Amino acid sequence: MARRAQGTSAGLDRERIAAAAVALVDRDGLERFGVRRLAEELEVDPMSIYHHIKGKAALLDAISEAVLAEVATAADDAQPHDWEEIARLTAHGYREMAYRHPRVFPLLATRAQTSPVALTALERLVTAMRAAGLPDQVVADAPLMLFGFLNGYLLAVLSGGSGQAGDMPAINATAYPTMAALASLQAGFGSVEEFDRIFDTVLGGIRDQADRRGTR
Amino acid sequence: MARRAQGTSAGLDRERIAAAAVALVDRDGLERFGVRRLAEELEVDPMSIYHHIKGKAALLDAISEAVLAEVATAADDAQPHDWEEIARLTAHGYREMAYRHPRVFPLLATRAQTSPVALTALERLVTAMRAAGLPDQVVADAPLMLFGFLNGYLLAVLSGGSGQAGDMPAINATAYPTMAALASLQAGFGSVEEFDRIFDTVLGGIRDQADRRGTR
DNA sequence: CTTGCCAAACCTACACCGTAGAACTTACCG
DNA sequence: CGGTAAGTTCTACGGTGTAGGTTTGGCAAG
Repeated sequence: MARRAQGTSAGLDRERIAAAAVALVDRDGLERFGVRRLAEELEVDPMSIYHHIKGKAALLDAISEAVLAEVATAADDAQPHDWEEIARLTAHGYREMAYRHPRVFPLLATRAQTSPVALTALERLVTAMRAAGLPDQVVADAPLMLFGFLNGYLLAVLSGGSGQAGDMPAINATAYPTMAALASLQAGFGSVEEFDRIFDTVLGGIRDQADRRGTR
Repeated sequence: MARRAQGTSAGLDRERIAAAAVALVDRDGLERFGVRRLAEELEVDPMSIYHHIKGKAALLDAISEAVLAEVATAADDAQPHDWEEIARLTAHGYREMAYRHPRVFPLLATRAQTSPVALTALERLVTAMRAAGLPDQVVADAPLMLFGFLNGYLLAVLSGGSGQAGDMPAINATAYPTMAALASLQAGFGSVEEFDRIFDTVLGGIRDQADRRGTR
């Protein structure tokens, strides 16, 4: 481990630290992540990191911020005004980020998201829904509903398998006959098709609720 | 800390350990939880715990198992056959457990649930849905959809506030005008009314999808 | 050119953590 | 009475986050 003399610059900054941290969590997982290991990766003394980020909690914040930024830039390509299309695009971007960083994702799902990038995405969606004439209460509930589902679903899908698609826990057929009978229909566990199917059902719930309440 | 002589029984068993662990996490949070602190609470040497539970990971498993068991016993009171009623009852029981143990809940949402108590609840729901004539694919998707939503939603609601209801993060009005305009409609953040409203919307999605696909 | 200051990096040290391994005491069974 | 298994404690090791102090180089003012 090549240590440099005190006082000489190591070129550290918040961005470089966050990028290395994301890579480290991707490789070794959240459990094994720590300040010392990150420092070793950066070829730097552990305490150097604390001059840019004030503690481990802030380090985890920086990690979630970094991966969230990825999905934002990916969703900026197209700018549709149809709210369902916005929702689907955002959801797909979010899902792809989750699959790119499966071991980072629990961090995102656990922490409240109040960063500008998250709020901007929500604002866009909510504005489009309102412009489409959806009832205000339905629009107001949408963020919690959609991202609640996305976080929970992705958490389940990512922690369930080895990363390889298509492996369910393999349930006991005699104890749970109905579940077993449906097993073949759950074959594509974690696939895009499954995601589209279920996310569409959630969107359908919003549509349905809007119809039931009238168009504002 | 009253230590007993070696060899004398401390009356430890998996159940008592799990109960104490749940209480400790409820009080101090997951971050501060550890084998040594739990041992102190039980007035026992840390290593004694390892004769009943093989490691910290297994300890966390025992914790989630214990809180999951609470919701099961609560849902056994009524036995309706209407699938929507089953879903609502289960969801409410699950929600109440989450509010009883807000600092334990992230453990449940993060770990894949393959325990018998979880599978039994799913089997009941899925059987009722099938009996009602819902299309198999919709039924097969329901567990992932419903518990995905429940986990994500509850995670968001529980980590968002101080535990007191009604406090949203307080967003910037000029940067996010639409969000700000809807703020008053998000007043009951974390309330039962909000939960019922959103969960109903999700159920509506399933109903809608079933109609669209025909009744099997 | 000198001086002083400060940001960035390092070093040391502390309290705490999970847990492997061995020693000890007791209860029970033959 | 001897043996064995279970439950508890003791000791120790390598790891962690981080508080506090020290060193160094670069830059701006005089």
